[in-house]
Amino acid sequence: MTVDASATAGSPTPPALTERQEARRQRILRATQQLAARGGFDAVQMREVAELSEVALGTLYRYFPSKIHLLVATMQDQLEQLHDQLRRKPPVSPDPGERVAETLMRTFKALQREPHLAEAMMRALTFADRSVSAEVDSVNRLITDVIADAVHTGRPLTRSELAAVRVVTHTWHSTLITWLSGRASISQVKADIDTACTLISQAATTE
Amino acid sequence: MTVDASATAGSPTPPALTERQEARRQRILRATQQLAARGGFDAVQMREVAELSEVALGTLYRYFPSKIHLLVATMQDQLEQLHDQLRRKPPVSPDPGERVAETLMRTFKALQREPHLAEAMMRALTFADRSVSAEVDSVNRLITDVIADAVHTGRPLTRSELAAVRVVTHTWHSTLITWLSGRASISQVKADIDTACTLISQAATTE
DNA sequence: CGCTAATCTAGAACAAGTTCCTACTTCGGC
DNA sequence: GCCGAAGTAGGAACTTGTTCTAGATTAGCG
Repeated sequence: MTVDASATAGSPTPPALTERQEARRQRILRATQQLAARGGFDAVQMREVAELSEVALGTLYRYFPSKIHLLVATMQDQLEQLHDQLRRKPPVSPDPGERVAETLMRTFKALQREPHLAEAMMRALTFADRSVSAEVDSVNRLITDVIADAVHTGRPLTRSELAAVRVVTHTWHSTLITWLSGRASISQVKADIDTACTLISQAATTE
Repeated sequence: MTVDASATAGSPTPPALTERQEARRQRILRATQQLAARGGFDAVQMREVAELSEVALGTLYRYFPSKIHLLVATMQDQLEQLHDQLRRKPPVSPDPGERVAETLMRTFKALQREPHLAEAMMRALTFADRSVSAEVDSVNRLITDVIADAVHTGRPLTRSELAAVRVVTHTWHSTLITWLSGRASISQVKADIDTACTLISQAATTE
């Protein structure tokens, strides 16, 4: 179900890092999460990330060519963890649309635990320009995979299911942004997700 | 149908500008549109906006407290014009959902004529933080009004119609961003809008 | 082991958003 | 027409993302 991002055009598997390099990368990502969790997007300052992860500023930029790249990579990281957790405890509802809604609400609850981190990652994601499209696409694929797992009909998704999933992800992103910038309540977010998810139930039964 | 933004909590009608001040404001907005239309978000540089609109940098910041505020205000401006145009030529389909889809596609075509301007405004809109929430809300209200006009059932919208409209606006924002950052085609945008709009047809007939 | 290319560090330098300061104008009320 | 308050011009200064440079360190290889 999961798509291998490295198998896509562009970078046919990045050239394998040495141990110390992988360690640096992890230190950077950890520092980023830490700073983001404390103060959100603005608190992730490149100089501070560099200092906290004990890496020179230039090195930081070698690993992540911009602040946006850095935060989008952080999101990839988080999403992979999330996907693993969800695989261990899949949603239980009998209806596909409800399973998706359940999955997304569970994800939402996880985000609520670190709202600043969520804000930082989502701001980066929506602010990203063309130079980050590969990475943003990869994030979108991860989210789509999470949702597709929740639909879990045991067969490849139909055309109308795919269309419904697209609208659900759009709604998810946008309603999340709205919540993060304080313009919608948690129950509003839930309502929006539920509304969008009816499309999935519908596509699954109509098929 | 249109909500008066100035009648909302927060700023009970801004203190009325003198003629020269209104002229300055217009010069600023025009300069912003011009620069944005040429090179998008990055090309809107505060120093250049100030110079082009023949206003001191400090004055620019007095009128619009940040680049984001400036671009969101530009969007308000554009949306008002758009709404006027749409009122003159309302959509013609018999089905409410289709009328909404038609309206949004017409709007989309308008945006395509100035993709850089669209990019600048949308980036600002989604990047906006809490300090801009009043203005962003006002933009959302304008879009909701445009859609509500298209539903145009002759009576206030039902609860389920409102829910559907919310999902449609979410889809609209998000798919637009995806298109603007080159991760979706025009036909993809159209498909997403159509999918979301089925929710409206449904809500209108189910009611 | 010794060499070479790639990588890393430290820090200066640059770009654009934002803030601040001082002197000059304009505005509204008397 | 005059005065104090508010607004504006012009420009320096500060902040943070990004780039660049020069000199160490490291990795891979013969």
